[in-house]
Amino acid sequence: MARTFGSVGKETEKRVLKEALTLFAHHGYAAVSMRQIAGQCNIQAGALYNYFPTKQSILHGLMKTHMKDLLLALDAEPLLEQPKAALESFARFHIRYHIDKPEGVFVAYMELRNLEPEPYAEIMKLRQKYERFLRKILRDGQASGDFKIDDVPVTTMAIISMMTGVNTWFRYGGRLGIEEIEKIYVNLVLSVVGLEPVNVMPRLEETV
Amino acid sequence: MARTFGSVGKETEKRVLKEALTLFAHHGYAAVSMRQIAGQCNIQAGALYNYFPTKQSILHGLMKTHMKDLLLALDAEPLLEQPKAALESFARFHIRYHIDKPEGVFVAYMELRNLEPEPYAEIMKLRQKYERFLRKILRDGQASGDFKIDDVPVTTMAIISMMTGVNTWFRYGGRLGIEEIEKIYVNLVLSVVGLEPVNVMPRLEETV
DNA sequence: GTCTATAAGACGATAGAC
DNA sequence: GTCTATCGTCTTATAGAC
Repeated sequence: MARTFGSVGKETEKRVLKEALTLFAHHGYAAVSMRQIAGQCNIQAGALYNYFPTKQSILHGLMKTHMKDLLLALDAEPLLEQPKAALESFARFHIRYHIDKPEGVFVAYMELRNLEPEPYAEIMKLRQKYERFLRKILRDGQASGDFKIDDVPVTTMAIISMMTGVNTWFRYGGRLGIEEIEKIYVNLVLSVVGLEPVNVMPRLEETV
Repeated sequence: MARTFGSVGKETEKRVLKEALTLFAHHGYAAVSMRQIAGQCNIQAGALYNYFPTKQSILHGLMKTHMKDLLLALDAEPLLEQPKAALESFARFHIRYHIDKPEGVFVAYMELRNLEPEPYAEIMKLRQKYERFLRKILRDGQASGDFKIDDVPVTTMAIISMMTGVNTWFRYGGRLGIEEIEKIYVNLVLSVVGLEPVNVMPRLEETV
């Protein structure tokens, strides 16, 4: 074979994004150097610039991909009319997605302040689109009388904060599995809008 | 006067901590340089080392002060026996304190990963002490039958995440004042443990 | 597409004058 | 206690060989 088929470059680019995501999630964007990223990819720092013009563009790319993927996955979910069913479905989706992609979630939230103004505005728009989805569910449920909500915008942020917080403590192999956590959070979210839990949980051994 | 009375040094040290806190909260510890901190204090970078042996020690000092102050303020709150009253009081305290000290809260949470192992362990112990306080309230309320809770540890983290999230969106001069936000969050927290809101909120004009 | 080498400057931290 | 000056190292990004 005279030349390399199957672009090696695309493979490297994906590898760079993967390793950068892990490094940014663990140490923070500002604390990670281009040399470190290159080292994790087994290439030299200079080679990174074949794919990304600046370090900032790596961060921006990661955050944009994360938010776009999140919104695409949300779009792929079945759209439910009934407010309680819609809220339950959204809660399940959010918990599952956030447990599934902890590094992306972490970076997309923690590194907002390291984005330059234009990328920042773009990512914030995507975030707001996601928040609007929940806000609409809450507004519909409030209008239909299904939910008891004092203030829809605040409750929207509260629910998202509560659920996203799962990433700060969840680790695989702990006391609870994903299915159990999903159930617990769904009930927490339903409680927040004044609804009864969907089913009773088995009582588990706990320690303070 | 032959010599300076009233230690100028202590003033400078306080100023350094104040400016460093603001800078760390806005740009992140790793993205802020000693020269920047010194610049905000109108001194030269070398002078910082009269007060702090390393940059890391500034961060550690800020986080330790924040957590100690938080726990001291919590200790100063009246201790209520009745689970519902205790939970309501804790929720009010948390919201008020977190709205009051947004920079400290932000740094204490976001910069954990930039702490070296020993300071990290110390700060985590203080965090856990705070979390245990809420966990005890929830456990008491569950035991007495006042609260309906699936899982106390998860609910503890969920409530703290939900409430701390107020810092991501609250700005003075917005649609809601602190008193209103406090009320809304108290009701959210009570709902989470299966209790009725303490009183009905006035319906406010909102936008999607 | 990846390498080596390097430019141009910022970094944390220190030394010594005053 | 603060200054200026500096050490040694690290940084992002580029240039040019292969």
